[in-house]
Amino acid sequence: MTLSLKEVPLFQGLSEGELNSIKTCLREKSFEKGEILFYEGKCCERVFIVQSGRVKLYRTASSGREQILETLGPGDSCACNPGSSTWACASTAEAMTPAAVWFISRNDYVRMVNTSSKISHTLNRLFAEKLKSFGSLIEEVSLKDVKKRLIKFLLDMLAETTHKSGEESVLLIPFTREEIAQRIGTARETVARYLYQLKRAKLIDIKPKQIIVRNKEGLEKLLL
Amino acid sequence: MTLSLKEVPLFQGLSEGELNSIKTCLREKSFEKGEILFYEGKCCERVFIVQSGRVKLYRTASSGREQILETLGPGDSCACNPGSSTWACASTAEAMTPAAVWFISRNDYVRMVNTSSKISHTLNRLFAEKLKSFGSLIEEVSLKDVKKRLIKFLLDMLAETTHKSGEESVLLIPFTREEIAQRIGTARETVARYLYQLKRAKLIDIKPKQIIVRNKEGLEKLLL
DNA sequence: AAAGGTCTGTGACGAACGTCACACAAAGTG
DNA sequence: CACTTTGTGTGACGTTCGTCACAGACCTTT
Repeated sequence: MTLSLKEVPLFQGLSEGELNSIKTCLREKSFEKGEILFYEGKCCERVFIVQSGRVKLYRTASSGREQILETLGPGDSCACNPGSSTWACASTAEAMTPAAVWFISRNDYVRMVNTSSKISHTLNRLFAEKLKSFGSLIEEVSLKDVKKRLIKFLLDMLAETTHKSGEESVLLIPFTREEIAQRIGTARETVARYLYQLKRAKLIDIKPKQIIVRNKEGLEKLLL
Repeated sequence: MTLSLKEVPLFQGLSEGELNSIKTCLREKSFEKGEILFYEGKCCERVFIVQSGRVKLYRTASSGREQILETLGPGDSCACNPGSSTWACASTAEAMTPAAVWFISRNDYVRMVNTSSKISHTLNRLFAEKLKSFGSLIEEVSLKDVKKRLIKFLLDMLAETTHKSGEESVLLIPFTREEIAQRIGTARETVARYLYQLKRAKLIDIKPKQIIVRNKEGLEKLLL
């Protein structure tokens, strides 16, 4: 039930011995929904890996609006910078659901990355992947209108959690409208409006905790 | 005059011997202003390091509008992903000025990163820095209005190239309005308008190829 | 100097979308 | 079960900003 270290992408390919020595550096901690793991701008004294639940990393504007940079699920780690002199956190981390995480102190983390070239390479790959998805987010927020961003979001979610049921794809959305809005960079109301526009166009159906994609191809057409 | 390998951040801290063996992998190439180094989506067969000039990495929307993700100057490298299975370029690279670059083939690059743990660590740091600045760009484009983005851009440029002349800060802008617009995610005309608004507010002066910041503190106040 | 490009300012206009307002549904809590 | 809290839909409204249009300004090239 609990996540094994072997399943953590950051530790992929390590020997049992290495995993065991890593285990000694880990400390567990649980968070309620809405609790903050760390604040943007504060000195970042430790790194964490999500064991269960979901954590969002976001930035806040002076207006109060928030933009989610990424959300982390089981196995994902907050990719702090192992070599930087300034360890200010670039974003705020908040539990979206009740969540359990492993913490690693900054010193242990640095030592870990420096001693294991395997981890260093994995980290490079993870960073590069994040860089790519950040690049996509920049493109979307800057160049695409809200409707396209929303559709893209639905299709991305669909690709992650494929629960096919016949022709239709049932999509369990573990996010509120507010959270969707924060992810695609818009306002709560706008999400609701476009969602209903898509419903009227018979492309999706809306049920309490889920969205049913009736016509995936139809949605994809709207992205062009 | 030409950039030495020692000055390339990616190769920081390497021995002469290592630098020499790297040198054998490099091939030089020059580009005219406006020439494309590689296209978004195409398979990325090689990595490059800027020797001189300036290169922009950007994404294009179907509408034709472009968003610059980053610009690279002498010493900067295009941070491709050494471990990824899919090597599709995430952006288009275009020379903003006449530019000379070193190319490294994909295979040589992968070998280089895998054999040198020093390079691997440096790459981690560079990735992390880019991740941070990408995060900032996401925040800005999504949460801040154009005026603030423009002011932030001016102040950033100022921090990079400080040419003080008495009280005022003379800022040589090597970008056209169009390029500024592409960087901060807006339209050419909007940049011109806000620039003149700032001029009317006596915060800056506009001369043919330069912008003079008359009141840095005044600009910073407008960011809050 | 004329002629052609590229870069720039400015006006006018409309669409997209953020904000405020409220009503209602759902879900937790006593 | 009331009662509060949280999430949700929808209308009305105003602002921001992207687009189209055009006129100068500047820089090359002949």
